[in-house]
Amino acid sequence: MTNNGELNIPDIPALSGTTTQEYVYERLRNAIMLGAIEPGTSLTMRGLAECLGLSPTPVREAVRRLSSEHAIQIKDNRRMTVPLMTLDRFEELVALRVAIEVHTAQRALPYMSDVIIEKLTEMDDRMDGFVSERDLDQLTLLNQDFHRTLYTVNPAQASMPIIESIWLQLGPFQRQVLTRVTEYYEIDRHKEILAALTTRDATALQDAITNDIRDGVLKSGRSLLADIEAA
Amino acid sequence: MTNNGELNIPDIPALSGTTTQEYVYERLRNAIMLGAIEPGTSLTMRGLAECLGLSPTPVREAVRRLSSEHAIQIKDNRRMTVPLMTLDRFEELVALRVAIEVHTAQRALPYMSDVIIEKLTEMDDRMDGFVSERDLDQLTLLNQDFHRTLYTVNPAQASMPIIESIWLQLGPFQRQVLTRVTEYYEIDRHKEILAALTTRDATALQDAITNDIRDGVLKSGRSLLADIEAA
DNA sequence: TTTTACGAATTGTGATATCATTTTGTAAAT
DNA sequence: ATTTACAAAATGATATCACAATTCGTAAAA
Repeated sequence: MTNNGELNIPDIPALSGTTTQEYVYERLRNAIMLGAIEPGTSLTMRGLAECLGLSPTPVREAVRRLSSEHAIQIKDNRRMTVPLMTLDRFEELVALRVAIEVHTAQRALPYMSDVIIEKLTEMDDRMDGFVSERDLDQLTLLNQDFHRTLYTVNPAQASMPIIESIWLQLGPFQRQVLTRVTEYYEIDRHKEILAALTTRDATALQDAITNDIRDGVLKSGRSLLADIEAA
Repeated sequence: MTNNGELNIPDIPALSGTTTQEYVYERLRNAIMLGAIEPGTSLTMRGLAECLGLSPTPVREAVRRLSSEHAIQIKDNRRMTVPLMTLDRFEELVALRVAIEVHTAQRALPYMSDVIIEKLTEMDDRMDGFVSERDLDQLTLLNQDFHRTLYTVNPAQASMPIIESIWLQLGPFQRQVLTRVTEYYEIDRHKEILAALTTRDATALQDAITNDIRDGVLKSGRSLLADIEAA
């Protein structure tokens, strides 16, 4: 076996009435997103299957879906890894996130209601709590929930799956950045987003979303990657 | 068995050195994109497997990848279909296409070279031929090649897979539209794109890409869907 | 003619078996 | 010490098997 011995995939509540394949997919996805699988670590189908106590069949299906989303890279030497980030790729992904999320927020704006704004405000308050507790997992998940709630007010929206896939590609690296950043101090751009939503101001919303994404970990990410790639 | 008897999945050249699963994926993808599988038709895993002369295992993996990309809808009654288009969804997908492709084109512009422009011009000329021959399959494929070639000049670009997935979601319906449109007359927006590339004019490029996508089948698509949903 | 009931056939899912290929561990040779 | 050689172990891929759940066809009942 490979180094799967050290592998620890956080468990998640077994969603009832669904398939094993779906469960594996969700669990691996969660693990990748939260950085529980260090990028670069060698994985094998059978290793994962054994680690999860399952046969290789559902594992392979889940892994292939994840590799279709570029969350897992299947190499030619019968190994798979969560891909390591590069500076160029990082810049592209962040720019893409801005483009798509701004577009999606604009399209959600006409469907915005006071009830939803209230709900978003509530989420933002809860996030403040996690920031002070330095609970990165809960912070990440709730931040995603905030954005997801905003975008899916538009019932016909088709971009949410795409946005999720970009989050998944950025997730592991963001986590690497966050754990290296001692001073985690986020200017709260969510307040700006909420203000723009309240006044139904499309331009202000565009700026707020852009700032929120860029502020996140762009600068720290850049400097970390510059260091890595200089070596 | 279901109505798989009438099912005809166009064959594609067997890509050597690859897996059966990958071959099935490419073949189904091609069939969906070109409208060979009528949206709404009931499909089963085993039916497809038998139709392709394979065991269900690689078929299931390919189908699941396609369903992750929303190209196939897995229903709860043990059937799958290529999803039918709705007006709302159509509007969303086209708007999303514009947003992402404009963004990607902008990011490709700095990498543009005369050699590539020459290659794109050549492709556009070949497309003119297919237009007059009314060869929809070749036209669709070459049009995609044109856009793909443009966007992938940026070597670090991360949006191509996303764009491909949107094409795949629009493909079946676009085909339905095209076959119903007797007068297929496309104002050649590619020439505008080429002009904008030559002068390295970002704003003109934005407009040209937008027009190209909107002109495609947006109006015909809208009216067809309005008719369908009125019934 | 329409509805209901029920057994046979079909289906999706996941575990297992098999096979060719690749990797890995070890020892001999340089 | 480093490289080379090679057998043993492990891996990915696909077909097949087993099973529970669902669908479908047919016939009885209304």
